[in-house]
Amino acid sequence: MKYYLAKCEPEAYSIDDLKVDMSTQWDGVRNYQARNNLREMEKGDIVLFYQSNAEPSGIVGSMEVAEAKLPDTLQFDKRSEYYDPKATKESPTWIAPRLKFKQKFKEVVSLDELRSLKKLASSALLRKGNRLSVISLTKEEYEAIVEVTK
DNA sequence: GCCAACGTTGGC
DNA sequence: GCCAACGTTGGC
Repeated sequence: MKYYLAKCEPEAYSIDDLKVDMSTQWDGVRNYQARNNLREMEKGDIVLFYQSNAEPSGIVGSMEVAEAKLPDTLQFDKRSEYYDPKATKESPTWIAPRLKFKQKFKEVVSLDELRSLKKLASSALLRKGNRLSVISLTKEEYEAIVEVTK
């Protein structure tokens, strides 16, 4: 069992949207480091939902990997802004696992709170720049975050 | 392979 | 809306 964190702007897709849909394919990621994390995900792994450009920005809930290693179909769609002419169906460049809603936290774990967690100090989430949209977390990091929501 | 120019992300 | 930090692109 592994732990991850995935970012999204609530304007594009929020945890409330996910709660209605119950599950979604996490597509549209076009960064190789983030893609590598998406590709590693296995069914049953936990993914925290981080809302960026939000009031406040922070972790709003959790998800579970329902189907791992699915191709991101947008890479084959010529009309999509995520179309990738180099991608082939035999060996898709971009991966989009299906994530299902697990839980919405009662309160947002804000970026300020995350910064105050010593266990998170070395996480990519808090590193300067903070632009990676899919981050893997250690068990300790995950548990430190979940502890705040209790 | 270097690096400048450019585009994007994300906090504020 | 601003801007710093980063990733990507393309000329050489």
